[in-house]
Amino acid sequence: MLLPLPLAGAYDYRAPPGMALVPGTFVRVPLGRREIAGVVWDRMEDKEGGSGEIDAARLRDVSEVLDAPPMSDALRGLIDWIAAYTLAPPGAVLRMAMNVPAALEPPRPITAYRRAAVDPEASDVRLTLTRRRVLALLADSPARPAGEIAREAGTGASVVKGMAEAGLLEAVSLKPRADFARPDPERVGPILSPDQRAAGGALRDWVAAGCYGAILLDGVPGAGKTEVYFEAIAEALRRGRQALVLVPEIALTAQWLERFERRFGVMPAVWHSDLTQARRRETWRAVAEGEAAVVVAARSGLFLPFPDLGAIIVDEEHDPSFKQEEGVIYHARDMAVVRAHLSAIPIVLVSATPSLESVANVEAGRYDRLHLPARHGGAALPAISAVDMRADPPPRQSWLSPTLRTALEETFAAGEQAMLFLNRRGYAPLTLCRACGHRLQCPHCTAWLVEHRLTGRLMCHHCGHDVAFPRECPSCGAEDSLAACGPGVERLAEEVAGLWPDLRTAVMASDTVGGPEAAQELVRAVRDHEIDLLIGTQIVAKGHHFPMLTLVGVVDADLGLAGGDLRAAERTYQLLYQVAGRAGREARPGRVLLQTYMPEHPVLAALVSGDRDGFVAAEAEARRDHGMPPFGRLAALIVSGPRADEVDQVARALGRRAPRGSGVLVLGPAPAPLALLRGRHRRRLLLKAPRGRAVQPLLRGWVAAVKTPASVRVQVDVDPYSFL
DNA sequence: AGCGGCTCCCTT
DNA sequence: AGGGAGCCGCTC
Repeated sequence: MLLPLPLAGAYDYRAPPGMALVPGTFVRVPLGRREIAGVVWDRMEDKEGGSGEIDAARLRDVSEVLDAPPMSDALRGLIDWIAAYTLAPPGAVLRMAMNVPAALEPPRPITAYRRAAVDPEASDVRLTLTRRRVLALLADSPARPAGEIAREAGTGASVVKGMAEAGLLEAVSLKPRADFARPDPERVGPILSPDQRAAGGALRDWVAAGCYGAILLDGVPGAGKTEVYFEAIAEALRRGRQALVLVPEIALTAQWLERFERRFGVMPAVWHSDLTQARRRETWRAVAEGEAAVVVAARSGLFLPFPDLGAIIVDEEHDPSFKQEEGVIYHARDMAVVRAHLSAIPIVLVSATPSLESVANVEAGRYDRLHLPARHGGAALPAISAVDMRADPPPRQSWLSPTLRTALEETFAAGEQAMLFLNRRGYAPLTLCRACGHRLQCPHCTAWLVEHRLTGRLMCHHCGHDVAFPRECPSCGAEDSLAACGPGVERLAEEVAGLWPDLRTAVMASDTVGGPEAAQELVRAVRDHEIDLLIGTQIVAKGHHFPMLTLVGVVDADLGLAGGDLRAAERTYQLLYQVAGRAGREARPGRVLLQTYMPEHPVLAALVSGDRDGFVAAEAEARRDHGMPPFGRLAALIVSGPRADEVDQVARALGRRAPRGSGVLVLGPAPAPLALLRGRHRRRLLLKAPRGRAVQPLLRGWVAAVKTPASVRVQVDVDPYSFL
């Protein structure tokens, strides 16, 4: 029995006589003095060896079988696989698959109300105006929930309940209604180009074959990759199977959902961490019962209990947010490939800027590749050029070079739209005291506090520490001495407002859009040209289609290139290429200006020349030379705790016990770049090994060899993406 | 993850 | 002696 707790392994229970249990059955079992839900993992008689088994006298009975379809072999296999790969306790992985406590409770019927079979006029209840409105509303409508009735009748739910007590209305139980209509694969979608048809046909064949295969769908932004992989989904639907689409950030898929609806007639099910409890439950159950046929999900959707998955799509497969950095540390794209393998189904990895990992897998013959070379409808790719900030500097305390200003003016004069991209939230990333030089730092993290002028606060973007902007320097007490250093999107908006006071400008950052609806509204306003200039962080980089947007200005193209991050160049290329792809998506040609102090840098040179493949090849060669991923393997240990001395002690002990030999190399311990994060001191060790080497046995022995006090945590990050 | 059991130290 | 806060270890 596997329980959704970070225990070392599965626990044994006895099935009471007559209770039918198969692997995958959801059950409730006693644990200590409480009861919790778990999953039958394997049968006693199937387990090999008698050793390690628990004393029969301690076995307890399974309490009950829960009303949910059993978890598929493929999902159980995936959970075991991820646990073994990431060194997480299997129960911790299972928890991600059953993080919907209410889903296993018997469905709570919804109480609804309809008119009772009495003549209201004849009753002795006084018929107030409100009550009459309620009765009129229900005159010839089916039973409805009290909240709904109250809202439409302009009253409170208590009035409805009161009427039921008085006998005017009758309460009935409704089965919670599920609105997961099946998408229709036979609807006529948009007309596809020959390239799209060919690629779509290939995907259809993969799904029809019903066997494992990984396909990289690679095509420039605007080439219509989405419509192509819709054909894979359509084929899964035709075969009565389900499909899963993983996307990096769910909040901004309104346009994606519209495209889906246009193709399939209905909305797909949506899965992400911000769903309400009730919605979560409904969706989880609808997936488990096979009713939700297509799910678009953030990375946690990987653990949904599909009984019959027919295809997986990972859109924007290069996106770093697929890497979960907390708790069980896993890469959703890679684990999706594992799930596809275990389910014997195809998986489509989609990107305009594929990860080096996927490119290497294509080259090694492990993945197939489908290529869409041109934009759909013949729109040209935008012309990208670099603005050398050394030769063309902006005025003091300003961040837009004369070249970019001119380009913006030309764009507005032509009645077109522009976007300024700066991947920095807030007003200024650093505040310092002009009197004493003090820099305002987070008390819990190795990070500067970011000024947010709109809210008048200083915030730490790592831990959420949030204080009012001080009137005087906290160090020397000088008044009015605090100076903002560097720009964030808010400050950029200020500069723009000074230059063009009448311009319709909007700022879009994760902290300025108040939720998915507001974001959707803003996107609509931009699309309908109610906005001339959109200033945004990376949330504007992907997925949007703005027909009148013809100029993209990247305010600081060098921003991601600093620091020794393994993937800094790759990531910056991907992000800037993605942002550039927002320009000129329809008839009007687009242009992109990259402000940089190092136009000769390979990333910028490749963006300007459009030589993506050359850049990727050079980057791959450098990685190969250094034995770095995807040609070598990395694993990181992160040692953290509230006390620096204890953390150091454990880190040094790990350093002494480092595995060595046969191409294995351990670097560190070293203070993490974020040496203090949320009040915890952090040290890192990095293990490097040849690609063919399984690092898990090494890591397991290594971590087990060092005793750690309870306050110190050693996290294992296999295939690290973040080196903070 | 809970939950009990334990220690430690402060209160009275 | 009484008793609450933090730490540890166990749960089939």
